[in-house]
Amino acid sequence: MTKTESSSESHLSGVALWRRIADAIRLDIVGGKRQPGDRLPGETELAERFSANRHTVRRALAALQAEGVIRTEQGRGSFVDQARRVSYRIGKRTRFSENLAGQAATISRDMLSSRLENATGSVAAALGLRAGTKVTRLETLSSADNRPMSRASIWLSYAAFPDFAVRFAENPSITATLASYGIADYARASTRISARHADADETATLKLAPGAILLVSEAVDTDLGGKPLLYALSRFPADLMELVV
Amino acid sequence: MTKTESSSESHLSGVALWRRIADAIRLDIVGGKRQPGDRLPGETELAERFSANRHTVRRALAALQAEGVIRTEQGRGSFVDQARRVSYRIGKRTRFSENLAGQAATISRDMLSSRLENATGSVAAALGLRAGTKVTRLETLSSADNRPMSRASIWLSYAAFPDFAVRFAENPSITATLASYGIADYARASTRISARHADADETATLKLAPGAILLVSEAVDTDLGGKPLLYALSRFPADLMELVV
DNA sequence: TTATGTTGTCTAGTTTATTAGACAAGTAGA
DNA sequence: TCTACTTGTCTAATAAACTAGACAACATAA
Repeated sequence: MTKTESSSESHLSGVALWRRIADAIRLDIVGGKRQPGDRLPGETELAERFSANRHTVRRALAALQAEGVIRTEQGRGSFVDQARRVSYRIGKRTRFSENLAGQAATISRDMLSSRLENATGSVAAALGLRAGTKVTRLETLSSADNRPMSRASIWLSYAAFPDFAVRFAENPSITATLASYGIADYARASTRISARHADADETATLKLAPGAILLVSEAVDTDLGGKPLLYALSRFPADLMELVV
Repeated sequence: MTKTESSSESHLSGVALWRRIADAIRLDIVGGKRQPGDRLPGETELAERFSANRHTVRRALAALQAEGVIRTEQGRGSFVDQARRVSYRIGKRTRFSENLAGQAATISRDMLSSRLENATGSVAAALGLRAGTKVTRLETLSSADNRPMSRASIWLSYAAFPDFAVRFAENPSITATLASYGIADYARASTRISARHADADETATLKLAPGAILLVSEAVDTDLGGKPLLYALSRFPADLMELVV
């Protein structure tokens, strides 16, 4: 009756055992319990610890190696090859590039695409516009040290900021682009944070292991008078980043 | 060569197709795109939309029904059976019970266990204590309308708050218990937010579908002078809750 | 060199996941 | 009632995940 007891969990979870093992090991590394250069326990010991076969453990280790989290050497063992999570600070003044300064050598934010669309429910509500109003939508990808760190969708009123996409292409940051419209300063009004699995598109652009978890931030930035300027939906790989309030 | 193209994704992901489908449907519901009472598309149409077999879709729907997210009726279809996500507000004054008031009828925080232990690295650092100092550790489970909503571990200095666990059992909340020590008010100093899969223990106590995603909050509360009072590691089901900064 | 412990690579068998098709059983409207 | 559409339940076949065991290849230190 209980012949296949150990595998009954995976039957209910829908998440393969090798992936749960990889997640557990990555969590230790990215959470700081294991330092870069540390040697992991041997495959046989890991197999015992997770009540799994050595082949299953090997598959988990192979996935972690493909992600660049560890490095495996024949005859020696597996070694931690990545530092701990990067912190992204959220506050009144939240600026992407200032935020990661000091945690990475090079920081960039590239525009993947832009288009004009009609504001729908959540976008219109966030920007305080009537549904159907024209808004500019930007799709951006931010990287630190050439590692994709954030995939964001940004909406702004087209009437208030005509040709924002064009100007953004000529400016180094959102802050600088807003300044070109006479917005000297702006503040974060609200941030809503949730988490979910990455979809196929996000997996590709953020160069994630398929099935990875994202932290999702929905933010509204306003001018100093409280008038909404932009609405941003940002997605951060939960393995690489944590949000600090 | 590309005979099994559609299944090659699941090979890389380690997350079963039926679970990815269930996650996608749940995301629509919990994100507000589908309202309670709405009818989902038929199984055949969902199967086409996700490029999967109807049996695979049925398994996803069965999982969602087991979670209480939808309800399926023979001959009629599947219907949304749960409201959208609950918001948990994080700010200077973050109090669990005040936070969810208005979003649920009954709110409770139960103590699962308590013990005395020696402060280790992260706990000692957060509380500003030397490693090895005695601290009280509480394990709590919070519920709204009898649905588990948060699993938290809380650490306090034993010297500053002797027998905290005993007093907490006699008081309705952390706030009230701290008041009994003469702490009239306290504030949230920092919050770090990350996300990961639930482990076996968390899956059981929070009554989650195995493989569910958690929002993890690490917070330090201080008195009004900035002296650390407690360190809390809270886990929220990402399907049910979002954090609002 | 030798012994020991490590990772790499095979073969083989079982269980689970996914697909495919057919038909039963329930619902709702013409 | 009849028809069309829905979910429920079977059987069957293939692909992927997991387990089990054996042995090769490499690293390290005695």
